[in-house]
Amino acid sequence: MAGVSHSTVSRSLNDSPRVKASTKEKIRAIAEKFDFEFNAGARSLSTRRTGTVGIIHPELFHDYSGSIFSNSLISEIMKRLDRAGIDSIPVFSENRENSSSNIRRLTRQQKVDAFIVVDSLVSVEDWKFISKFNIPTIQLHYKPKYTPPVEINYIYSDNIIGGRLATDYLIEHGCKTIMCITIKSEHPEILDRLEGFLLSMKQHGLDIDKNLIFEEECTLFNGEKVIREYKDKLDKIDGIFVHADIMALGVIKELEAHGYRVPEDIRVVGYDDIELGTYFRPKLTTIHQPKEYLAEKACSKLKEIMGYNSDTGEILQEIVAPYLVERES
Amino acid sequence: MAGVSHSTVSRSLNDSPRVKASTKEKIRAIAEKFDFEFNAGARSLSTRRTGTVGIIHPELFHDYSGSIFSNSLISEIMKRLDRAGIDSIPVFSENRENSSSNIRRLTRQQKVDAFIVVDSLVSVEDWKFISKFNIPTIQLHYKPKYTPPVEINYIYSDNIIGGRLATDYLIEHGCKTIMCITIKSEHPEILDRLEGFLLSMKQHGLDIDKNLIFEEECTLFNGEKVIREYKDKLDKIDGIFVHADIMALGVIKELEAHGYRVPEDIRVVGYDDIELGTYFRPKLTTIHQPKEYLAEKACSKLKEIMGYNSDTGEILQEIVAPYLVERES
DNA sequence: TAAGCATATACACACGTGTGTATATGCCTG
DNA sequence: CAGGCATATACACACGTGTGTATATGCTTA
Repeated sequence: MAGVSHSTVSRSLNDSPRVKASTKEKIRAIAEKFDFEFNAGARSLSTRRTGTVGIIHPELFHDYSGSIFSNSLISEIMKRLDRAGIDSIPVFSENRENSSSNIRRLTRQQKVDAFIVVDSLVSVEDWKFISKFNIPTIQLHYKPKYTPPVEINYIYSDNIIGGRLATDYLIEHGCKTIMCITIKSEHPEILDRLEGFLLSMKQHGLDIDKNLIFEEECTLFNGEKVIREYKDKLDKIDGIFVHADIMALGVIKELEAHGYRVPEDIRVVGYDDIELGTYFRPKLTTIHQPKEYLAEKACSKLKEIMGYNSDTGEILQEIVAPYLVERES
Repeated sequence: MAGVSHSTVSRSLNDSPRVKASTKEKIRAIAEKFDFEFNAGARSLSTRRTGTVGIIHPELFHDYSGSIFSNSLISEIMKRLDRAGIDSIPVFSENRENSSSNIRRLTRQQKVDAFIVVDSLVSVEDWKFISKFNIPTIQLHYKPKYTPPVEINYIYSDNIIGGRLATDYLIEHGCKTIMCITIKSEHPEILDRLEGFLLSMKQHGLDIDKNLIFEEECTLFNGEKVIREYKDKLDKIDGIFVHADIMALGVIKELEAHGYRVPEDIRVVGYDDIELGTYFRPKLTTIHQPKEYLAEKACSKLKEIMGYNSDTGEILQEIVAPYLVERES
């Protein structure tokens, strides 16, 4: 239609200096008028680039479970990618043993340029697979349990520090006998929160009572359950560190149902700083993880990798510190 | 490596009858050993198929707002697609006026085989755009506000019926003066819920007091807010129909804070049947929308369209009825 | 005025796959 | 034993884009 060869069209729309400005303009106008854009498949065949990234998460968008925080983090990421014109394909990694998993399929089919891994339990086999195909990867939010065979980009927040901050806060506000409700999970960051708790207790010279450490699947209901089952001995404790806000809400609810005031009788600190925690009274005191920062860093590194930003060539390896948000609990 | 031409490889892995069984087997073994799979870009170039679907939603995965239900619905969809080996690309449709939106980009680039639209506010221009490029579409969960220029597949639940069911229930349980808290939103299904409310009231011969109809953005906090601002007149009412569970939770919380018992003094019915509603006491009575059914129907139609199932050729046009779940509120 | 040079565009090949057509192989039958 | 037929595989082109190389055009300068 413009009376030029397809290569000139290609160069025009890709803004090559080898095409005269007036020609470019003419071609662009025609392309816009007819809603022409390069075919993604053909382009990826020729350039080895897809403009698509896979986002690996064990259990995507399950509402009201322990994955609330990682979901909102993924949401942040997707929004940013969406705005940058990068497409994201969510990949469920529940099915660990399956060697024909979608992680591997996407890799083999070369359907994504990179992976963002929001999952700490990717197997060594899967890591090897991904690295064999040279797909760049950013480990986000979680610390990997199984060490990848090659150096990868990562950014996550330090859960040991988080555990310490929460416990330090309780102790500094006069708590002497602290219950700890942790999460039944293989994810190592949960163990880190517990480790932070133990470290802080030791450092302050407090005894650790194993009977005060509970482990439950992460739901609001299980927060209630722990308190209900412990209700006859609640007088003994004066602080609770709950490893997830959603459980902490259940804990507070049940404490109040048994006549205990929060924070006057028993102080409660949660973890994650989910939005819901600010809707209830007392507002939840909790550990905040810098969601926007994590998302922003991961996305800008990703853009580098995918050729949208200029590549600094530096590998991203950062562990960020969470901080405590003091509210009312 | 197998000593055959690439066309024989193609036919073998695509299970064509034109290749000898033993040859197929040999080629498959080699492919598996070397983790070979066809390049997605090349394949889509040749077949005009991508194996990818775009999922359009105005505000993806925003936690604890009014989109909880649609998020969990999308989650259901993605899980099913993931298991079928179909990749999904979430597309945010917040930016309505932007003609260079990602909806259009994906369409122009021919990067998806179909769209699932979980959004009632897609513009006529965007509909025209999608249909111009012949991208099959399934409208899901929401009723479109702007009529698409061509017949499309749809499945959603009837919000007028839902509104009636909720109101009928309140009236049949003795409520005479019913407050209605609706959602500030352009989405037509919200108006439908209100219409159902009005219809039921009229049918039972009850007066409609405009001062008892409140409209708020859908957050838990705003549920509390309405009650707090109305607290001096709460004696007048005996039932509340809240158009979203998350607000209803705030409503109940605040009612109890002012000394009203639910359901003895004031009955409350919500909408959506979110998981969180079962964690609080009294457990929320609410309108259930058949999430799994919607997801399953949409996915199986999608598979037909994309050539995974045999195509019945029938257009999917179904409006399903929600039902009331009686719990404790 | 013709040679030299810079600039703008066309040509041709490559990317990896699917598929219609042609060819090679092997078997059966008259 | 040759011809015919069925079966198995190779060949070649198309899909749409990017890019190195060749060519055409226009301008400058000796």
